Amino acid sequence: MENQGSGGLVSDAIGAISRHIRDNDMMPGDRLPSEASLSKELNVSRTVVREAFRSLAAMRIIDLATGKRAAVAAIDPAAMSLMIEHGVHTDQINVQQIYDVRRTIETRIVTLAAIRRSDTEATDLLALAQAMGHAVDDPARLMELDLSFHLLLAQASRNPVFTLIVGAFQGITRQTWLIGWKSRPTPASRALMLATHVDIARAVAASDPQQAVASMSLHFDESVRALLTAGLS
Amino acid sequence: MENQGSGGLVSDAIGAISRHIRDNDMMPGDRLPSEASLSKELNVSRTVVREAFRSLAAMRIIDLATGKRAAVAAIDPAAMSLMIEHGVHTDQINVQQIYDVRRTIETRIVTLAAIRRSDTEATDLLALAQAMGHAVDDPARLMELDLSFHLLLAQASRNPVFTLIVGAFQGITRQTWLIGWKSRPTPASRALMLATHVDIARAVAASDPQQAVASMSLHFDESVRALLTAGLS
DNA sequence: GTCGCAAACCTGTCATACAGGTATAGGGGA
DNA sequence: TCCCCTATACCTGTATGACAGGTTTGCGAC
Repeated sequence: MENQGSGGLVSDAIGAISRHIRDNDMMPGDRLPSEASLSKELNVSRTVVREAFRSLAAMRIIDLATGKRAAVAAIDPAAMSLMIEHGVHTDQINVQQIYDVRRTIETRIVTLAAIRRSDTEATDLLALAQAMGHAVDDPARLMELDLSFHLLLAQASRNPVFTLIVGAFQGITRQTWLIGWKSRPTPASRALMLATHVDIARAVAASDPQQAVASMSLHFDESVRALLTAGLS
Repeated sequence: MENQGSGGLVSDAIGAISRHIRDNDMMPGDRLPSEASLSKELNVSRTVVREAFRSLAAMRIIDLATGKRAAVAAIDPAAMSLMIEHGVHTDQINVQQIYDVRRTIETRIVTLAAIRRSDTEATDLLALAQAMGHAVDDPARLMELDLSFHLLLAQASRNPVFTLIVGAFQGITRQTWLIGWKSRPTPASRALMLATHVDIARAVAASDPQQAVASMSLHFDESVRALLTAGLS
């Protein structure tokens, strides 16, 4: 039935499955046909359908699980995160460039968050910032709290695309965060970094976008300075 | 040899191949081992290696081609573009949210471009903006010129992450651009949209970041208004 | 009507086979 | 000696069949 898509049978199958999702207005959680039935419908072997499924799963467009049928997936930054990591490891992207993008994005995020945050988010944000202060001696935990803080901030912006992009940077951040932390060796420099997070949380809680932007700006000035000190190209 | 990765043999293989790329400092264009040799090295069937390859290829981390060995890929927004399209089609993202992100990103891009653009880019940008003026009666061509304009602008920012993100939005933009265009029915509204692009190009060519930001801001005000007129949620 | 179990279904992995594209070594010609 | 060209070995794309193990479903017993 299908035979036009030039890119090979697997590409065609990927297209057909994507179209199937779109044309049937499938929503996250909805289940796709089985490999066998798709293979019959598209006149290709199960091998081809499986490779198409794997491709879509790699992009987090569908979820695969043993025994269960493939399901439409919710948006997820994991795949983007891997792509960014790959770009950095192959010297196509450097960490400073990521920080410039993060600063741009998160400056907007913090403005939106100050306006649109829920009360729960305001509370949680403050709690995270304060928990960071109690984890100064546990860098691994501190890093995760930092990541959660920025992710929650993104969620408070009420724009899932911002959340997606912030999430996409978390993979590479996990691999470089410690370098930045080590380049803040004095208690004073570390306290400054922690205080900045509290300032951001307070400004968001106070629904004060301008103060929030100012604090976020300080945060990135300080982070980029730490990165440069560490010599991270 | 490997047996710990819980997520199944294919996930393990993906991890092993990624690690192989990283540990050997492979650069875009470098070729990976053949499926057969990897399958022997990892003690899995060729099926598993192939599915791992397909997954990495879906994320544009490697390139596959018939007969040739897999190669490390250059960074490419195509995969992200598909993910964004999926998010929109499944109502997890709406077009206005994308425009808010684009405005944020492109405001920064235009600042950087005004500072860092090469002379060739300045010339090409102006040429594109003017070509748009000559394509008013050919929406499909006009759209492609518009997309190229914004992509070239991103390249002129000298930050590949911005280029990547702008590229990631092009897929969904191709599917919604015409709607926005149709909601600018009068010659005056259309002329305004075209003039704005020329203004941006001129400001970048003049290395005037402030004027460039002002024009870009106008461009997005106008675009979002058009989108709202069209009722795009 | 509900609980539990067995059968049907589905995915994960393997082995094998073959068609067709790619790369390479080695021979033939200049 | 050097270059071109071809035969061959290598590699990927696709198909088929098989089986282990997880999941769903429907039937039967209580």
